[in-house]
Amino acid sequence: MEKEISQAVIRRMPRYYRYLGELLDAGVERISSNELSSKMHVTASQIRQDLNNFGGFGQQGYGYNVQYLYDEIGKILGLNETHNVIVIGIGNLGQAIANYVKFEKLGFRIVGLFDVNPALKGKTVRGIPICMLDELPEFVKNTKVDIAALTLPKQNAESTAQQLASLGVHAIWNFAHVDLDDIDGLVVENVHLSDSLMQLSYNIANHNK
Amino acid sequence: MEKEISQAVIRRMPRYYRYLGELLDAGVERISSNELSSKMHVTASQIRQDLNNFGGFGQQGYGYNVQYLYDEIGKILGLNETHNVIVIGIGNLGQAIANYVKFEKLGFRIVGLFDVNPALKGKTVRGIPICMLDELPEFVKNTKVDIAALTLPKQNAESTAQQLASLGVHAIWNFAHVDLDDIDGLVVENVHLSDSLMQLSYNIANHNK
DNA sequence: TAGATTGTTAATCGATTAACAATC
DNA sequence: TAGATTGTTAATCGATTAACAATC
Repeated sequence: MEKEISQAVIRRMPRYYRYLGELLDAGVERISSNELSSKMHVTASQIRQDLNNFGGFGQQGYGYNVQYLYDEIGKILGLNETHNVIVIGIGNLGQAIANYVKFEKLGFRIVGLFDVNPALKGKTVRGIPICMLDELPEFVKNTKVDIAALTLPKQNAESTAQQLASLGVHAIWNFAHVDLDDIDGLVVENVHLSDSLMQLSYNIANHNK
Repeated sequence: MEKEISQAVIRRMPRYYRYLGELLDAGVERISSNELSSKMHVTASQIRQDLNNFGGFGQQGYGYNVQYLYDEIGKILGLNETHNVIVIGIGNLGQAIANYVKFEKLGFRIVGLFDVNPALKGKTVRGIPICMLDELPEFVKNTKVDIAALTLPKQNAESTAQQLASLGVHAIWNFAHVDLDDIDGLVVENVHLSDSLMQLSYNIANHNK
């Protein structure tokens, strides 16, 4: 057990990754924490603190090599390995995720789609066939599954999460409007779209106060 | 300008709202900060502090009336007013949002859909016709628009946000993978799905450390 | 009234920012 | 070497938790 790094830090890493990717595309070779700071609207101090949680990626008097830092952050985020993803609940949101090519570029590969609606059986999304949920145990036996995206009604979310845990799928990307935090050894990332919309609503109402 | 309330607090309000809604459904009339605390896995102290940013909603020796607190948080979040929403970019994610009935229940009404792809012209989602983006100025003139959901490629996100600002639409629910924070008087809520997926990836890799 | 639980002040903890010595 | 900029320690700030008097 190494020193635990706070989720506040982790949440900022993908953002660094994105800005560094843009710098790479723009052909920028090196950057100082100060330059990056003014681009990203965070303090240079925070950038250096954040990065030094993971190691010294820069060089005094020079700054950071963009390509190197980009690659290192990618490794920190686990993007050097491919993640096999299944989507459970093939409604509109499930289909959107299955279709989102950007995830593939980051190494998240959709390997299976599941639903309970027999009408969907045999249909495909981006060439991937939709299976019935009762085929899940068999599927997991044959295919390595790293992440399950849950885009299903909240009523079924918890029991499905439990089942996934028992089948050995330990990471859940949860879009159901329920918190799945306190289950077993699951790693859960909740995306509550309506929460985010309500936060926006608050900020609209209080914008000029 | 009243005392500014931190976004950390605001982010928790929708979660309180959700738990109170569930209690209401379950027919629970009153609850103490302590009971709510154990349900939600936050400290009772934090609950009371959070709520008291907005006023005293409880009663000593009694706790909180569930219905009353639920309604008050709804008002705080601006849910007592209907918000008209347009969706710009009717790909998979745009369609998913247009179809998401839950938002309607919270008072977010989809009033218009826009895209640049002529092939979509005249098609409908949930009865709402898809318009071409160049019809946007005219549309906004005739219809009150409170929020624009941007589900379009990041290349077009910033210019579209600028245009929306100039047309008087000041709130953006941004799904494009780019930060739209520093534009004019815009209120922006960013939803970066791939950031969230990368955070999950990190937590998978570091789960057992 | 006695008991319960809030609203609020004070204490603690953690995260952010500032400063600067190390070093390329 | 001199200048630049990191890595890291110290100071500050803000958010969370604890404590308790107020009060229903």
